[in-house]
Amino acid sequence: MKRPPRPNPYRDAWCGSLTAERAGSQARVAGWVNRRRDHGGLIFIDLRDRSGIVQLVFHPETAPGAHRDAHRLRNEDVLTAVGSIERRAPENVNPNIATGEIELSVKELEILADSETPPFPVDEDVAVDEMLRLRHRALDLRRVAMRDALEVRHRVVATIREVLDERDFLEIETPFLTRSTPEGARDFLVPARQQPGSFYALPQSPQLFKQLLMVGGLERYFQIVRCFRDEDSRADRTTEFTQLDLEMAFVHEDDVLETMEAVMGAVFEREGFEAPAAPWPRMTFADAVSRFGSDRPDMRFGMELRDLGDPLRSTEFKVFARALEQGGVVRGLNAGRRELARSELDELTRFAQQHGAAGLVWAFVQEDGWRSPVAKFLSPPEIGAINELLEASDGDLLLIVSGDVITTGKALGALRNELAERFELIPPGAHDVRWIVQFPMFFYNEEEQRWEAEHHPFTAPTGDLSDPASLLSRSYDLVLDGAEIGGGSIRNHRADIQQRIFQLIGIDEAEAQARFGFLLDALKYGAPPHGGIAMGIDRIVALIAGRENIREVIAFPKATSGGDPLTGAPAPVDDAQLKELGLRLR
RNA sequence: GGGGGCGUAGCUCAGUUGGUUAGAGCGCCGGCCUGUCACGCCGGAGGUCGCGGGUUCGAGUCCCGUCGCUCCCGCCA
Repeated sequence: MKRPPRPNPYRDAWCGSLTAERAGSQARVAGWVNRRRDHGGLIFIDLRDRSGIVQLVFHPETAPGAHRDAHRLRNEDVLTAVGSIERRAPENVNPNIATGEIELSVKELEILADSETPPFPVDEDVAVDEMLRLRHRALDLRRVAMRDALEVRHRVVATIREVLDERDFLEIETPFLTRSTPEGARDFLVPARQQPGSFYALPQSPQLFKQLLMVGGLERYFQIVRCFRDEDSRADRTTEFTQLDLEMAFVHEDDVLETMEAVMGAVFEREGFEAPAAPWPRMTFADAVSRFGSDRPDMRFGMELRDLGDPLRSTEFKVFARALEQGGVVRGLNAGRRELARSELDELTRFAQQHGAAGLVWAFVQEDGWRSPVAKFLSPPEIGAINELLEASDGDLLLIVSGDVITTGKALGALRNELAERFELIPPGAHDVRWIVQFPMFFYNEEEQRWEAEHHPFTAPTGDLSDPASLLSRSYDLVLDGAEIGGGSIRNHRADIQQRIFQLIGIDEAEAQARFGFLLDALKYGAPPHGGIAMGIDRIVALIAGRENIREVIAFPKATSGGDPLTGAPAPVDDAQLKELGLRLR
């Protein structure tokens, strides 16, 4: 706490601020009963407010009234108490709490509110079913872990605002009731009362608006903003999430990246998060995918992927031969010296299959060859060449996947992360931060037989527009410990190029006008070159606070998927409401 | 949409090959207790084993269905 509370009849000090320097003085504190220890004679109460815990002691002789009332106290009761701060005898000091050298000897006690017995422990850090925690969110928020996470979150956001203010950014709000933004996920829709049958889309990002702000000459914009995507959630992904969104005019990649390095560098420093100092290394998309099978590689451990195609060109082993004939690849990694049971290898195989691989070839390297189900299908020179490519030595476990290049990379990339977790390959406290740059501009959607934008269609391409497959985009992602925490691009500000891009991805004039008309119009009136980035606040806070699940760093994590204030369960709409909106249920 | 896991006391969990009256720790209630801080000691209450059906002499345990939660794939950066 930065300063004491303004004195009033409830309190004049924070519980956590009562330290030895204040011994001998009077204090009034207020808060919740964290725990009671009633000895019949002496009664001890651990009183909790946001600042921490202080021990209240009730003496039967010196304050009989307060002592009598204190017998009634139960966990989570709310009280205010006044008394003298007394230094504890040395043998009674509690080194586990900040206020452990003193205690408040209470003269007067007032119970402000009773609490029923809480449905789960508030005073200790046990894992409790999430639904129960959501149903009793107020109680859950009292737990130290939630308070700490929300404090980290606040400081992260405060630091971002400070740094960007120093750098002349303006914080500007953009609308929530709007039209579909070009991010590619499913939109959350809100029916429009005034135009029955029409819908607002909640923004997947403020993309169009921030570009408009750049054309509008605001030069440097940012916003800590809620975004909505109607897709299934994950441990690191919710339907509704918070981004730091920023955009700058007259910039190149270096300007945006340097700004973000300043912002995130300050965040890491203030939180004591020991990430490497900026500037952070940049790795191309192509490099990341070929070496790690992922565009967000976790580089806190090695185990790089290797291409094994060359020595297998004329192999007898049909699985590999077929993959290579069909233009696919054979790739593998060296999992190091391991001893795994058959059941564990089967598990890894299932894991690879779940991630798209047709199968998984495993081999233990031995002096005289391989111990592997496929050893008999491969010639000694082939095995020798693979060993060499994977830098294998005796006892190493080699894992190999074949198939088309994308699936194979994904499966091995996922496998690599899985192995790191299983074998605890990530050194505790190690962190890696890097940029991934030069993403492909488009990828070809085989099912729908058309090109799609890798980032979004306003990203500026580099290369020859007549050869879509060769185009790279001027985009960049920031990756922290194998998690993508942000991404952005330099935007295309030229109308003719934009037109060509829309053509390639199958957006005709009319559709472009309908979806992005107001931005396209604005671009006609002298748009500055501009670019920006969006950073996922929830994930950043989770990584800093060391939480696996981002719901652990959000005060009301499910509240806003459109439904129940606490659980997020959607609520039925009544007929009268539907009628007014010009809607009916199927 | 698909796959895995879970659902037993208020909480966290155990429950053997299907076999007597379903257990533990914490919490809760009552009593005792003046230096505890995960206070201690004594006593007590508390269960539709998520729900429905089936197999069986007998089901917390096996089978089918269903609901909820969760992780993952798809989807989404």
